[in-house]
Amino acid sequence: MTLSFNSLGLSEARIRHLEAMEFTVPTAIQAQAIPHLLCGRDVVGQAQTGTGKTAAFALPILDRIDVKLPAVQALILTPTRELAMQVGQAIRGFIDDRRLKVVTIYGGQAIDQQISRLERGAQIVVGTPGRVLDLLSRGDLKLDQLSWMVLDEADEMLNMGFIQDVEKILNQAPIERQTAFFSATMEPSVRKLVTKFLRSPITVTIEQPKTAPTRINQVAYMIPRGWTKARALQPILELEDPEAALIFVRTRKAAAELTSQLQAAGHSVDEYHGDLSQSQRERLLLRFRQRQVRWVVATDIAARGIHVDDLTHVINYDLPDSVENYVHRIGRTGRAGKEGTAISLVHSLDRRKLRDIEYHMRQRLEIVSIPTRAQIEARQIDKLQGQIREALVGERMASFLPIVAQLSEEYEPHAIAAAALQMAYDQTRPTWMRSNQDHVDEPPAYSGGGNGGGGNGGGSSKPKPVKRGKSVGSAGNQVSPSLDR
DNA sequence: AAAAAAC
Repeated sequence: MTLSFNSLGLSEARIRHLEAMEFTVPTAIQAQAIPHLLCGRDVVGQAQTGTGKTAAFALPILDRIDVKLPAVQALILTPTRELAMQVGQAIRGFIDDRRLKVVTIYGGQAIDQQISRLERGAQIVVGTPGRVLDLLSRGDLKLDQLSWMVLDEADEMLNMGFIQDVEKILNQAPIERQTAFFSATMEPSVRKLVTKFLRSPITVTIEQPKTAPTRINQVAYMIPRGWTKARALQPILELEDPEAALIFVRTRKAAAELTSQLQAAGHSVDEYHGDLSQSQRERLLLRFRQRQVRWVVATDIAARGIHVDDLTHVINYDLPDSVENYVHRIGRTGRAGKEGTAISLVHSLDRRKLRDIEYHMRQRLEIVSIPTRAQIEARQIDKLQGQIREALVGERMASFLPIVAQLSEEYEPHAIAAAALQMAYDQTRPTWMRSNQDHVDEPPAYSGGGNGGGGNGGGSSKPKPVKRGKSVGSAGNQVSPSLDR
């Protein structure tokens, strides 16, 4: 049976607004948490990443909030500034009443603007603990009218480093309030803390708590002994050729270093961590979301909640410190029903961590070894062939025919096509690979350029004729002879 | 031990 928002107890106006946004079917966490929240119960909500937890707590709050009362009635805390921004934006998207205001408050930004927005009267505040406490002590934020308190990424908020601030904030909120904790993960030791802050909470758990969405293809690359991760990463990136990837490292320093290395190799990549200024952080996220940067090297600042459309890969260059963070990191991909790939680089010293992850995920990771040059080239040629087939049936191809006509006065059509392919193939490889072979561990069989030769043996066959129009199936993995090993 | 979070 398919549930609708109608049966959850939300108001007609809310449902009409949701339908206008093309939200018609609630997710499991929404279907189960919303009725309890509407009844006034405290809730602990646990569901996989990317299953609409924000709406699960925001919709009932919006339904019950007093729009005529210009006082803060709901406070939502998040562990990072960008997450606060994102949650604030999401809630604004659910609002159709101009009287209702959401203010986002976090550090690293001018406080005056945030104060004046609060003064103009906001019913909902989303923020990070430090700045919330700051504004509370200045008296610019008052919680005396607070009815709802939500911890997003609750287990992280109850961790050392956050718990003290969170406790201070909770202590300044009225006892007569509704509290909700939401996260994809909830370690048993953390779960015990929950009873300290919630009153007879209902726990809503969707599916097996520790498992990741199945549409995420999880792979572990074993690093050969004596190899550095940096050396192993290069061929992996070449094979996967990720369109949009988040590469996780353990420290800020490592993020800066790996970014420089990848940039020097000609990749479109930038760094994201707490050493950057707030404006740098926000600008980077914007560029990443707009596809102006293909890859981002980040610390666990990006592990939780951050949403980037169609992220194709999450790469654990360093394995995370906790299994929980593994779940959150890989949850950045495979969102909204899309597929995603999660790659972990595993050194022999990391074997134990890998076992822990597999145990907690209740599933094995696919173990693969570092791709060879031949595998990389085969994959690249495969991709090129696919692109050619697409171009052959596309509309724009016709506009290039005059060029072919002109060139065929001097050259054979096959030669023209092959030269065009060579150009296209070179485009798929980073610049340093074409010119300077020093960095290559395993030199490519086909030594760059168009100087003919290069083939080290390998039964070189007669050039295959280039097919006109649609091809026959069997051409599958056939590699163009000049590129053959 | 590191990361995040206030000035």
